[in-house]
Amino acid sequence: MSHFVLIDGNSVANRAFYALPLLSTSAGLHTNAVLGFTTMLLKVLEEMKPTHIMVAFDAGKVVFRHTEYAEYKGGRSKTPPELSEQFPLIRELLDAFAIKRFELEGYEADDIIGTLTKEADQKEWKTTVITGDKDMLQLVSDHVSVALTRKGVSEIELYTPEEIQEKYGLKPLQIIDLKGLMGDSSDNIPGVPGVGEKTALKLLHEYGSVEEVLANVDRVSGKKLQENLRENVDKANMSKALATILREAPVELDVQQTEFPGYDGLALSDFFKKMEFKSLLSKIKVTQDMSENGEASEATPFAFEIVTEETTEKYTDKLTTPMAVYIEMDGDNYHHAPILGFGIAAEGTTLYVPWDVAKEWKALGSWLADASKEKWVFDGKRDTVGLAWHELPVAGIGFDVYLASYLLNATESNHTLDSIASQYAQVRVRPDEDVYGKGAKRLVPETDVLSEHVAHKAAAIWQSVQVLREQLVENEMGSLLNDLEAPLSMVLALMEKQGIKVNRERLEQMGEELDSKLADLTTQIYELAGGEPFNINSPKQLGEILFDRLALPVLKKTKTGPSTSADVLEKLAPYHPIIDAILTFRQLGKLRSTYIEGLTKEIHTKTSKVHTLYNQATTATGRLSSTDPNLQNIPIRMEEGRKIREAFTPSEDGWYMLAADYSQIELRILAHISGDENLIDAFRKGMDIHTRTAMDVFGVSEEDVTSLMRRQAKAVNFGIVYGISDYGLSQNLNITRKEAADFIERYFDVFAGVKQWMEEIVKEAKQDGYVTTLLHRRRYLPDIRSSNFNLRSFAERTAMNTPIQGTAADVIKLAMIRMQEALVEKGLASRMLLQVHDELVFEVPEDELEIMQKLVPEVMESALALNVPLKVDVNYGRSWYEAK
DNA sequence: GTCTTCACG
DNA sequence: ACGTACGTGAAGACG
Repeated sequence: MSHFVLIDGNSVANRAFYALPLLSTSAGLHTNAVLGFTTMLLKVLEEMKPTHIMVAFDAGKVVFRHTEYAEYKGGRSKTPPELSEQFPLIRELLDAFAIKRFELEGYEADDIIGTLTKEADQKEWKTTVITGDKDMLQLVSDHVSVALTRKGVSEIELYTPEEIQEKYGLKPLQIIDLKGLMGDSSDNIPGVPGVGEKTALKLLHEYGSVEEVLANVDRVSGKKLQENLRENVDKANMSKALATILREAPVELDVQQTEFPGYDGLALSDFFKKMEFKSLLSKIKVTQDMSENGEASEATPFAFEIVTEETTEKYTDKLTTPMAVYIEMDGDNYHHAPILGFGIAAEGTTLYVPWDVAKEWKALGSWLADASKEKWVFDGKRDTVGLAWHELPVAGIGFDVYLASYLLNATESNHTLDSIASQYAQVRVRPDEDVYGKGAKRLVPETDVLSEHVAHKAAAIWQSVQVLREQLVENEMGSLLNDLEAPLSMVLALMEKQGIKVNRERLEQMGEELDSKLADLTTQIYELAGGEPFNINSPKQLGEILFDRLALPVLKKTKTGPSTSADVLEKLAPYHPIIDAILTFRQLGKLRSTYIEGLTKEIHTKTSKVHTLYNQATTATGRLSSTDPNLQNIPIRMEEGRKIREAFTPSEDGWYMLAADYSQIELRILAHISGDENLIDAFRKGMDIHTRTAMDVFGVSEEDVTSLMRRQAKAVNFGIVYGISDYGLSQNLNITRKEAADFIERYFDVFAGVKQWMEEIVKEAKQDGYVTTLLHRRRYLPDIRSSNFNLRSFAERTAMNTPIQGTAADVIKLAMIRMQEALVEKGLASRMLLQVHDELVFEVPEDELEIMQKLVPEVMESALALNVPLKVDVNYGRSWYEAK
């Protein structure tokens, strides 16, 4: 059966360009759009198995649309040179694939595709159009589907007439009417003012088309809407015309010419080599083997050797420098996971050492501990802690591909070795899930499978380092890795292995008190609800009680029903006494399940400590996160919850807990990077920043700042750090949007430097596609130029927030490295235990209290010199609770 | 697995 | 007109 695939070349290239980091070859040629395009093509060929395929491109000025509307596409920003230069490469790519490409002077890709799909439709061919442009949905028919690219180009969403009906309630051709009414800012199609997607859909569901809407304008509800429609009849008609894809372009391509017999693996591999797509090279070999017409290349078995108890001596000389080493463990939590074996690789050597052999091999132990023997690793913290539980020290970690991969793309969450290998190495690593199985079926495989898997991992590390190093240097993040993240990972390893003591009895006692309170509340809630028991923890069942039986008003909805979140319930409290009981029940229930039961489960039976895992490669901003247990969200705001901290105590008798936190670090960083004179002045004078903000925004003297004014000023300051919007502020303060907008305007009048910086950082993000912190940490913002308002707005707020939050993360990370150095240098017994974003927690012997109270703030405040002082508050006590 | 809620900075 | 504050992780419900 035939399958005709048509690709909108410009649209796909654009999406690929903005979705991927700006990669380039060693010669400096940018390749991210080419790579994205290639990935998409390979995926399409594999999944759709087209018999005919072609790619259409825009060419020249769009003649026929321009004549009708001079502004057409006027609002579209110019194609950046980094993308333009990739179009010739994409053409080369298509030639290498032997895929027909087509362009027609004066026409857009849309029109070429529109014309060809019409032809295919008449022939009743199964046809698929691939594009990122929603307009193309108008081409959908019984034979033609449109696949929209998602998440850049890595995923596609297939639309048939049924799916369009389901999503919009429209026939495919009505997509044109939709655009005619709502317009499209990215193509500068005006539409009717005041009509967005919601209104347009409502009108079309009622009247069916732009023409019918206009003919029945008297019956349309809403005076303003009627007026807008009457005054913009021409605009509506013209917009519809602009949105209509031409289906009779003078295309001289016969569909038969697009027949696709399969690609030429040789031509393609040459091209991939030129582009330095190392990972793709191995992929096409496999495909080639499977296709009948490709020249089957002999699959060379991957060569590695298994070291046995008897042969260790023979391999001792192979332990050189540098080498890649990977430690395979059975499970994710390396505080408990049994070690299965080592993979070790360098040029010409790949070894697998089973754990039973490794732990007895003295030379291997010395090699691991020898700082002069450089090791390249994947997640050195994991290796260090995992081996520390077996009293095996590790030193000389020279490169960590996990951290490097994270820095190169912090928003990508999948920094597994298989994905790193596919991007940066030639050898392929199977996903762990494939090797072990998942869920209940998880099983450690036989030695031959396991050893090959681990050997591949070590080889992948070995092969990835050079490319990763080059890309880091190119993105100016070499020092960020070598001087910050890598040393930090070793500090974190110490903290995780050290652990923090938790008093189980104290928690159990609190748990019993909670149990009895919760039992009382449960009875009380059932009675208030009419006597019938129900599951209070189920938002669904609770919603039925509140909104059906008690007929309370629905203030907010979620996707699945009325919202019962705390902010909604607080507003409902005056209506019914059950609400307060539910809020208390939720609060105490959370304490019991997450902080009493959850935390107790994580206490190590031998040490009475909890050993968290700090994830150093998770967040988009550069912060750490903490899991198993999460020690970065232990309650503090409410007194009942705060008591949990009484259970966190020193691990040695007579010692103290000491906590040190940065005061207003994010606003101080904002003062520094924005250079706002007013904000700088406030911090240099050591003022309370929220009071100062209230004084400036409300125009009153310090004595006249009321607590309400200070509270509102504080919310504005938070909003500023988050990338302010009037809507967000209004939600937070429970005020109208107009009032929130006034606050913001007044804030920007007084802090004009902040306003200017915010505008500039967004502009910079639009230009570069990313933002950076003071230490060059980078975050890509693929949506920053999206035509979708929501996506774009979100990216803009992120552009404002990330340099602030990310620089704060840089600062405390630097402080942690310096702090650990200071502890060692001064021979102190005190230990750093926790990091909570702007706070460090230590356990301190009594005779070091004095020096630590001085040393900790000194080190933290001098971590990075800004043009405002950094300020640190220190407290200590017999538990974390008392260190306040 | 996904959704909702809620704990923290 | 659009419809959110920025960044996380854990637990429970539900399909």
